[in-house]
Amino acid sequence: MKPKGAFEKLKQQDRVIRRNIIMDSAERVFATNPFHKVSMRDIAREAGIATSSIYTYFPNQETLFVEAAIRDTDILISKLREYLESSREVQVEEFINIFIDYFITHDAYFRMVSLFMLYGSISPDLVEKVNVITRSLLDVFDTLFRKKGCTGDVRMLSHVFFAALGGILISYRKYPGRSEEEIIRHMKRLGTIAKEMIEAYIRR
Amino acid sequence: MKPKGAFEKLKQQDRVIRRNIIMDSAERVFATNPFHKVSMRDIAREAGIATSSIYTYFPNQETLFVEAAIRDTDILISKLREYLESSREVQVEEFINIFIDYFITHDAYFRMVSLFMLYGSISPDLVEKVNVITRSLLDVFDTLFRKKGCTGDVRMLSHVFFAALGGILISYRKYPGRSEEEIIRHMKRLGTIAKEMIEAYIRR
DNA sequence: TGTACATCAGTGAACGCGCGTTCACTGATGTAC
DNA sequence: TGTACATCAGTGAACGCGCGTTCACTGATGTAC
Repeated sequence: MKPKGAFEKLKQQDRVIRRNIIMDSAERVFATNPFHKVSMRDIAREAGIATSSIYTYFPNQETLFVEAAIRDTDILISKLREYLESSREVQVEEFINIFIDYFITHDAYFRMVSLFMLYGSISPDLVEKVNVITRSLLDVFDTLFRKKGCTGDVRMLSHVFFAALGGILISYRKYPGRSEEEIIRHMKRLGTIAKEMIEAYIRR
Repeated sequence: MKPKGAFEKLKQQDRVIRRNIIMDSAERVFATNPFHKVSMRDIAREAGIATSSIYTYFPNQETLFVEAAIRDTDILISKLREYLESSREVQVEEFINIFIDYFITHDAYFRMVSLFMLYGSISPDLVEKVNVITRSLLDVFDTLFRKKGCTGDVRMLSHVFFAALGGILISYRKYPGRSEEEIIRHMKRLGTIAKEMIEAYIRR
């Protein structure tokens, strides 16, 4: 074994940076191509490296995609947590806005996640990672409902609300014949209605 | 032009039947393979014909998939309409059950539709067909809410409810480590909560 | 009834293409003495 | 300081494969006379 000095540490940091560059490139390609036209060659071109170099950082394509999705979920969770902790009076509507905005501005991420949900058979060693991050995300929803004075089976509420927001995103993302602004406005309006339903249900 | 007698009619009926056989085969392949492993060769093998024969009935793969999805949506709409018309006292819960059951028992159909929503760039001549059928489906939701004594902006309610059910389906379809029965039970429980939210909102 | 011709669903082989991944190799950098 | 060697990120070409689609052709069936 080698000594794990500062050099070794720097090297590892480099590795993380390079992995991030590749994941960024993957998302840019995902954002501009239909999923079946996203290839390792395209990703490498976008990153400015040889196709084979990707395999220095990721064992295969699936791992690259899943790890990119996990990374983005981490960021989303941070944003939501930050809002819940920083704000004095938490607003469900603002929470929804942060959630929807993140997916709209990270369309590639949204498409990756949706594909995993549809496909549903990622390799076993990745499944556990995905489960952990999914639970963390649902935990954030739990916190929201607790802050709004909810007691009892909060988790089920989180499931429904998470699913509803995801459904709104996937159902109206490509509303034919509408501009992007109109679509976003429509999604947020639906989000507001969903919020009012939740609140009516809580107050019930 | 040829005379359009009984013979001609029979031929056309044959054509419809054959098209349906191919669409059925496509769905069976879709149901057992991840989407990127669904090929024209697999579909042909499933149907017991030569790959090239598919092109006698469908101009290309995309049209085959979209037309299969449209056909299934038609059937779903019929089932929902039938319930709304036949039942004396319409139950939202039963409506949800019919909706969820249909997608669970037609997983291939669900995956096709989800893919179109994700992909979002089917060819222009198919878009209009899809729009028409989507509106019809939302109309059925409208009817449900009207029957439950709703007035005003029913359409937005339909959008939210449709999205929520779709979101539940896509989010929990592949709940890791759960049996199919558990998953269905979970989905229906979430559907029930969604129903209670809607009703709390209406009564508000 | 028999014969020549037309139609057309269905076929099998082939075309051209792009994919994920592998691998022997390069060349810059660090290490040992 | 100089030299020989080790390491390893990065490369370009290739492998094997499966895809959607096309097309000249077959052969069963219907039509005309």
